Amino acid sequence: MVAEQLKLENQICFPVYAASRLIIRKYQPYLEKLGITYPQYLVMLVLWEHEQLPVNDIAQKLILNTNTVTPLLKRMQTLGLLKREKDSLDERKVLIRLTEKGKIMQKEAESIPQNIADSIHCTSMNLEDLFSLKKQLEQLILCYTK
Amino acid sequence: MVAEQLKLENQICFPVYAASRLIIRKYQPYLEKLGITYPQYLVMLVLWEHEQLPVNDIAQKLILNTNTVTPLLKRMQTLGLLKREKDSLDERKVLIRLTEKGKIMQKEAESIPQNIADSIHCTSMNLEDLFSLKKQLEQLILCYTK
DNA sequence: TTTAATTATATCGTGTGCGATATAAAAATA
DNA sequence: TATTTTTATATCGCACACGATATAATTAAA
Repeated sequence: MVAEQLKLENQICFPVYAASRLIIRKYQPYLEKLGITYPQYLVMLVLWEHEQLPVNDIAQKLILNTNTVTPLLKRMQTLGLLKREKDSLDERKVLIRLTEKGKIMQKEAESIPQNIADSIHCTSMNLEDLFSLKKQLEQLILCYTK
Repeated sequence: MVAEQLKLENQICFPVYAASRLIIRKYQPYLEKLGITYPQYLVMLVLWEHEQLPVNDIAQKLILNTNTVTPLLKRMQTLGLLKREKDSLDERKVLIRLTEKGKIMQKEAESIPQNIADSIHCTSMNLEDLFSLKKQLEQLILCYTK
């Protein structure tokens, strides 16, 4: 006999985990055209909003450890998307800023959010539901980060 | 100027991705005591419910590819948690079933869900909210898997 | 009944994600 | 000022995830 609380269908953790991977899969065809991965896309979103940021600030915004972000940024530098240079005011910090190629990519990415939204051909889930879901997840993240 | 739809805070994708990793982090101290990882825990949940399953059925239940599940199961076999044997009726299939050690672990895992639930010391999020969130995520998963 | 197509699993390569640890620079303290 | 502590980034090792591909067994079709 399986304890009720140990059934897969009764876990809150699994739907979050599965939904995360499924959403990333939805993004892939669009990101493939830009030649970047999903975490790289998140870094681009941050850098399109901020002219210049140290590694740690990017990691905090994405709730990632720096030992994940450092190699991620290095791969993006290899792709020619961004530059890394020491902060002259604090030599510990490495400042990240987009290259021209990185800035130009924003134009190509502008249509992605709408494309993703349109790709949900699901009568039982509309944009309002998505917004409410987003709000609830942000609550959960607040609980889990403090 | 950043297009509104490209701001990190306006993405539905990011909260799901971040919440998934944060939840997994919450599980880690408990799973560490059992000597398993989070994806391995999910496999255990499936096998505590099903005496015997082919690799593909486990992959489908967890919405994972078999090229993720095969090495995962091999590591779990090395840990002595499960056995792998060919299906005599269909030699393509590999049937997975728990060892005694794997079955015994269920007892130790029984308290985990309650511990996780208790660990949310967040006044703005109760169990009812979590249940509603789970239902909405399951809707999203339905949309994204069909 | 050969041959072709499908199915189930496995292998390989690349990119995360993170715990543990290292290193250098800055800040705090004795 | 010398020493200790903290902060910012990087390195290493391991376990996922998954696209692409390979292989063997089964099924479908010619």
